[in-house]
Amino acid sequence: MGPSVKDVAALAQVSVGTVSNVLNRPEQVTPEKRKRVQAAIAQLGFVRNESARSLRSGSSRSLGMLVLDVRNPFFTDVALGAEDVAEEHKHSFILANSSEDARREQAYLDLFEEQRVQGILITPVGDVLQRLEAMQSRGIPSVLVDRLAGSENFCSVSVDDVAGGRAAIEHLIAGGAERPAFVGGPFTLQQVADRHAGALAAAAAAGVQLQVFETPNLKFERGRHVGDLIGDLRQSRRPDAVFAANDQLALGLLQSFTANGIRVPDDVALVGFDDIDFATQSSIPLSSIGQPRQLIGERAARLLFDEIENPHGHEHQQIVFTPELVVRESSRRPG
Amino acid sequence: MGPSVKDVAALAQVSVGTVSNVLNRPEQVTPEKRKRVQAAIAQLGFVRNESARSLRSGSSRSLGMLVLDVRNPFFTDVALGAEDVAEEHKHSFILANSSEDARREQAYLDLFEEQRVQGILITPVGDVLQRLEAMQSRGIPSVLVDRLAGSENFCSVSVDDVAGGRAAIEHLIAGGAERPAFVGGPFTLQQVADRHAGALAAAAAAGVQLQVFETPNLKFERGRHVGDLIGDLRQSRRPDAVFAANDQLALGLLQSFTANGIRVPDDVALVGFDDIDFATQSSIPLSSIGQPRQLIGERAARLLFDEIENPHGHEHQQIVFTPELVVRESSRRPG
DNA sequence: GTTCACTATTGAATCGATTCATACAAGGGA
DNA sequence: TCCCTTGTATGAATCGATTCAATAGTGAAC
Repeated sequence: MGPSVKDVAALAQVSVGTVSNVLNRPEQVTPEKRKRVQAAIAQLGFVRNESARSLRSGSSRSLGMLVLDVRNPFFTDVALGAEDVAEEHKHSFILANSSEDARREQAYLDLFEEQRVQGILITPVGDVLQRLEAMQSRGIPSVLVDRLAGSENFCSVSVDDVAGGRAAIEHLIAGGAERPAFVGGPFTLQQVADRHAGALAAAAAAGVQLQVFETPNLKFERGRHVGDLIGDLRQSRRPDAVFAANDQLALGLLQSFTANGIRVPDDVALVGFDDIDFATQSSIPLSSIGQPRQLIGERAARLLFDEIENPHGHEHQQIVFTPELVVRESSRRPG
Repeated sequence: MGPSVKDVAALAQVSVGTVSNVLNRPEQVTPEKRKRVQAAIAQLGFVRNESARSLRSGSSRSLGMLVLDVRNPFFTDVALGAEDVAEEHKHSFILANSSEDARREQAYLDLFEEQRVQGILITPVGDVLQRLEAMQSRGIPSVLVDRLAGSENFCSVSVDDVAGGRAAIEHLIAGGAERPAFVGGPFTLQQVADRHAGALAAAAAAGVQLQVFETPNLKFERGRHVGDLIGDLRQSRRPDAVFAANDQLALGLLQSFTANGIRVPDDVALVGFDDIDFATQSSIPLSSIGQPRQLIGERAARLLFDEIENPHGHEHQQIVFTPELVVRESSRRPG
């Protein structure tokens, strides 16, 4: 097809070895020949064939990242952070989307293996740890993202959801809440269970009862639904503060409250989780527990490169970020 | 490193050619040998080396997609649609992000060339059409996404922004607006210019004056800023309906109006553009002009595969979708 | 029994960049 | 002058899957 190193070599009247040197170790080549080769490359429109390079070297200069859901801004932000690091290391970055489907997850892992990626960043869906260990032993390491590695065999970067839940409820109680509530589910999701556990602990420490509204998922509609339920409660039994397990839910609650004339934060204070962009942008800006999303991706990628570049000296680490409360209108109270 | 076809062939006691046949044309191999080879593959944990395959065949089974901004839900949705089609064709899908930076765009095109992707889906930032034509002539076709191909040399899939702008203003006027306004900018962005042109045409057709508030970008903060300006106007000069060039701006306007006690839609009706998820989810659900995002990606990918599979018979097409108005609370009026 | 048609299998050649042992040249020191 | 070092350049061998011309094997037809 296109021109190859041979063609370049012929035109520049040097050997293929010299062309390769110009491409990879230009300082080892006489300026004069270097110029000749570069001129030939430009003239022919030569583009290095990455397949040939990686066939010879045994691995492609690329990272694979497999996320649960590209439509979720959390993951795109994490990916952005990781991509920057990959670029620093002159690696290409393949972003794939398992859509929370274990079959797709397997298919993409197959693909990554065939492509001989140098390493993988993954938010696991199915039961893939064994497979990841096998791949690791074949020289393809991985780092778990947004999930604490149960095993000692991986690095992971995650967030302390218990601390986040605790901070939310402490903040609401400090603002005067006497009947706080938690909204979220299902509790089979580790994140939800942890956030709930933190909330419960904070309430208990303050000697306050925590109402719980369990939801089947974390979507907007569920939030609106629970908001309607709360709106129907007698004033005396109605929570005066709500911590929602994520911002989508919180926005649903907010929409319902607004529609039903329940004032936020005066009647009900509200805190979400994730601090997505739209938390700032809702008509009443939403307080939320923020996670350092880009930083999560960045640290994960750095850990991965550490393992890639130094497979034996490398020690697995579990990085756990503590999320931070961002206070906005929805929970700001005079008291 | 890992086992190769040779190792598999040795273990299964067949030739490498037969192993290759099992992998690529299993029906041409005797069931007995096929089983032996498959057993050997399983036993050795053989994984096909994609680099070797594509070196031999001259191209990798993959598509590249280069978007303006992965953080924008519009593009992730388009990407999702395209990815599905790529998966159908058993191609892998490399999603890259130019972040509206012409230098990054060039770098990723370099990468795609080196990887010998079979085709490219791109939302161009800089002045890349010439380069894309050159790549096309070297056998790597591309399809322009969200941008009408100026030249006849490409397929493109885009949206009729003029029609969208027209629909927005027609709807507002039909709802009783007498002093409609357009908010958006910069007009150097084709999309913005088109939406504005449509709005202007509709207003003229109805014999109504259109106020214009030009903004330096399409971000939330700008919307809030213009919202504050509008709030400061005397009642008699204040627009009674606003069409914002995208939903981010519209949400900014909405937040400002809410904060300043301007009722939506009673005092000011509001329509955005893009119909992002959060349009439904704001406290007052936002009317918006919706684009078939996944479908855009899907059609673009199909055009690309048509050109890949049939480079000579292929005829370039410009697909233009007409966007649709979705009416919600923010512009619903008794009249 | 010979020829023809057809299928299943083989293995050397191939893709293109990189590597590395080897060769060569130029200069410095003795 | 000879030897050694240092700096460059060379090109055959290599990575692993695929291809394809050649060959072996099978059975049908005459």
